Amino acid sequence: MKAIELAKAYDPQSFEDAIYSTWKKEGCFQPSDDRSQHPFTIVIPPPNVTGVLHLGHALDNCLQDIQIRYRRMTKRPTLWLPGTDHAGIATQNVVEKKLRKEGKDKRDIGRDAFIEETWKVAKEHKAIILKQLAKIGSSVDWTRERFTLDEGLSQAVREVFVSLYERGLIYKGEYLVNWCPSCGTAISDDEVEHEDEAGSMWHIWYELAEGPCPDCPSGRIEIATTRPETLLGDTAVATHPEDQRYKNLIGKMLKLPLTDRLIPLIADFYVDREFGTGLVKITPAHDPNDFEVGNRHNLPRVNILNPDGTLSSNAPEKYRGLTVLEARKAVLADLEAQGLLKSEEKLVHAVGHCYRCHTSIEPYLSKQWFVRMKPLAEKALAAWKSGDVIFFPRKWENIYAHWMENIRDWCISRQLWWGHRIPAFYCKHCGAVLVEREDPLVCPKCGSSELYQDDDVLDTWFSSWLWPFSTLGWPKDTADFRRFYPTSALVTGYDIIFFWVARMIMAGMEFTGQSPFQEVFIHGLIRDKQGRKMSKSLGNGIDPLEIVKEYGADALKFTLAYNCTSGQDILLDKDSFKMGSKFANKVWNASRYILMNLEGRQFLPPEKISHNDLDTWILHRLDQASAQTTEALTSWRFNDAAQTVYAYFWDDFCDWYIEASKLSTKFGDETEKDRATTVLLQVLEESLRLLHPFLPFVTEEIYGMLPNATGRLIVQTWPKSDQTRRSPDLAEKFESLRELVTMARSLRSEFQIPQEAKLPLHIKLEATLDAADFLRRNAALIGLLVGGPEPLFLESTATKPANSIALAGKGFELFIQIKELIDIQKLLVRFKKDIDREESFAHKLIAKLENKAFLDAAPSEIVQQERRKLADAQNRSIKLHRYLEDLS
RNA sequence: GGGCGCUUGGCUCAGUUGGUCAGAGCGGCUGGUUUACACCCAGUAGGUCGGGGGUUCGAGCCCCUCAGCGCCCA
Repeated sequence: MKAIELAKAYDPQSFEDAIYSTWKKEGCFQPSDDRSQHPFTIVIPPPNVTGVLHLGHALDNCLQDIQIRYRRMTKRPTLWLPGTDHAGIATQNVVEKKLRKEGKDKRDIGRDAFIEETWKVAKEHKAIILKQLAKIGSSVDWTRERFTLDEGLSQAVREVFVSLYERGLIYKGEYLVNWCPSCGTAISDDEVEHEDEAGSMWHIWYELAEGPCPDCPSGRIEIATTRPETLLGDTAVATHPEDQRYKNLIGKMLKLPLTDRLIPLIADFYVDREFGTGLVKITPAHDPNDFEVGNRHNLPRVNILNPDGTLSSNAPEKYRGLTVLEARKAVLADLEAQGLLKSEEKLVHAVGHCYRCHTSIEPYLSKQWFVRMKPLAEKALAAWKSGDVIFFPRKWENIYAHWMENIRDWCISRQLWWGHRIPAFYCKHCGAVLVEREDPLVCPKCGSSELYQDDDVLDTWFSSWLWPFSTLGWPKDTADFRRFYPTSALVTGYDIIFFWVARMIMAGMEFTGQSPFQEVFIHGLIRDKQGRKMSKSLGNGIDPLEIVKEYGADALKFTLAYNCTSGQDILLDKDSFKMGSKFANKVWNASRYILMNLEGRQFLPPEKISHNDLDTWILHRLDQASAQTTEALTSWRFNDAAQTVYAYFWDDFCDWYIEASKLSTKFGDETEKDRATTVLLQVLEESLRLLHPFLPFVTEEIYGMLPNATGRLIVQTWPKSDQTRRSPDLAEKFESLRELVTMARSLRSEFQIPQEAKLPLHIKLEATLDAADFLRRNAALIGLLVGGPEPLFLESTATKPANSIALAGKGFELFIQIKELIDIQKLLVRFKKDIDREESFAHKLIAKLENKAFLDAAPSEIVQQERRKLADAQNRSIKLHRYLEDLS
């Protein structure tokens, strides 16, 4: 063979793009046609089409990629389906902002032109985000890429809307919804984020219309509110029916301050007598609880707000056009002036904000479309209870169940133009509402052809919840749908369990009769090192593409996986990625070393290969590592998987196996060199397969240069654990060798013995040592690793050689003839310290072993183990005492 | 107010079913340019696992309680 030169420095930029396009070109990302195996399928959580890929996406996609690559290598047909969603509000905001810059408003250009413009923007952004997805190495099947506004997916939305309507699970009605004045649309309950804010509780006097009376000598009552401006929309004040303080006032009329309206004092059990004054102002059009009270008492609803959040013509003239906050100031000033403001107390209270733009949410009365969720939730709950869908980690199942059990109806209409337009048509003549699979042309009730479609569009999540099956062709009975549905797993962050995961399960159960995926892996969110969310405004965000540029996509992937612990948020800064980069570099260099030493070597055929102890050991470790990695991946423990491959490759393969193999490759005869090189290449080849899901690019790049491999690594076979390669006894003996070598090295380091000084070793083997023969066999190796001549072995009865210093090992003693290089005083101190440690440890063990309760209750193997520990400690202690005497 | 989670070496965190699990990475310290790697090698220091109580022969690991922090839902 010829030597193969890898570049001196690991430079991911130089090969990642080329490898990615090769994979793509060769169709490696597409599922194989093997019909004998059940496919493994993941649909991507679609990123927003107008968003940019942030580190959270990178995490989510890297984890999926690792799973996908691992499953692909197990030879199951594997599909990872990519795509994006149209992100109604966000995308529309982007386009509106753009128009505003040009001094225009969407109404200026009209609905059709606006939608056309939005498509243009969406297409541009989509190209960017998909490119980013590729850049981080996502092995998605691009031939199946989907977008929520694609024709097929839109058809799914329509089918679902219509059939839910037919089943009575979609209705339209006038209710209080969460209104975002800035986005100009209703949003669902789940899209409101509650945050504590400093506010006030104002106490306000409401005067009785009739003035002072025996039951109320002051002629006024006190109510408390955090939102004084809403009093302009009050239509009652309520008290608890059994509250003695106000019982006799029920039914009397009150003068609503700042208006000329009179409102009644009513009684309702909703009122908490203990809270405040026991009186509550009732504003049915602006508070969800008051809305309910209003319904019970047939109170009028006075909506004092315009859609843009300013006060409407239902408010007294002087307040019209003011924003809520301006109106609050004005109302307070006017109350003060009229002597109706009693007091103000500061408090902290939760205020709802729009999760998209963070504007304060207004409860707002309007006509909207809703999904009746309870019947859907029951099926979704049943799917979980029967084990059809399992969450990893399991703790999220409680969150899921709790939400399902306390489900509220879902407001799905949005006052936007960008999205799936609600397929409801109204007849101008008879007012009929038509919800059908095809656009109606004439009214079936009155025959009129004057029909118009609902102006609003559907919540983006209304298309996202169909994603696992709409992307596969549903409602058509397609080959993909039949083959890949239900999917195998879903990978996402806990922040969208309600928005998305729970609703997907509902939709899947309702429309396909199956949970859309069997497993749900929920990971944490990425935060900065201070634990803060990464955000543009804080400027603490990390751009994954910058990480790719600086360290490579492999470093990104490996670091994220290594830090992905079950369910915890992940705290990272840019430097964190050095970890993955260093590991990739290590893989590069270890391979580089092996490949550069091929000159003149030849492959030995399998029948000529015999494994020495070292080979047997590394194959044992490799097999353990692949078993542990497989186990970790199938149970979604990414950190364990990453740590396993890391420790195997760096600690075992590089630091011990490769170093030890130099005995053969440098000092062996030609046949031995060929043999050792052949095994090195075999172990490297398999190690690359094990590492591939975590470091896809660098492993593929190296794999392409191996003389003992053909084809693409991405489609090779995953290293399956094989018990016949396990050698636990030998592995244990190898630990004795490691202990011995480390002990000698430690002495060298501690006493600053220079590298040039060769350490002449005598090893005294005790009769009890299982590894005796093993150590004798590997004498040359010990010499190499310690840095000395081949050690000499002594029988258990031998005495300590002159001029040597001794070290106590487990089952052996090490005598090193370098007394002249050692600071004896320092050594004495060290021995004393060791003795102290051994003896106090022994004392503890003796106490334990003299405890009858322990002997009675503990399993015998534990007792045996403790006895062994004691024997070892005492053994070492005796030796150390001897060394001490010898030196004194 | 209801629910959940966290508190382990200087920093960020692992520790599946209680018995070599007291660990990793980074950082620190000591010493190293033998032709794979200074993104390296060899070695090393550092924690009574938030406080208290309990269960157990035995507890970071189970129970109770207190303190601090965080998240979700009202």
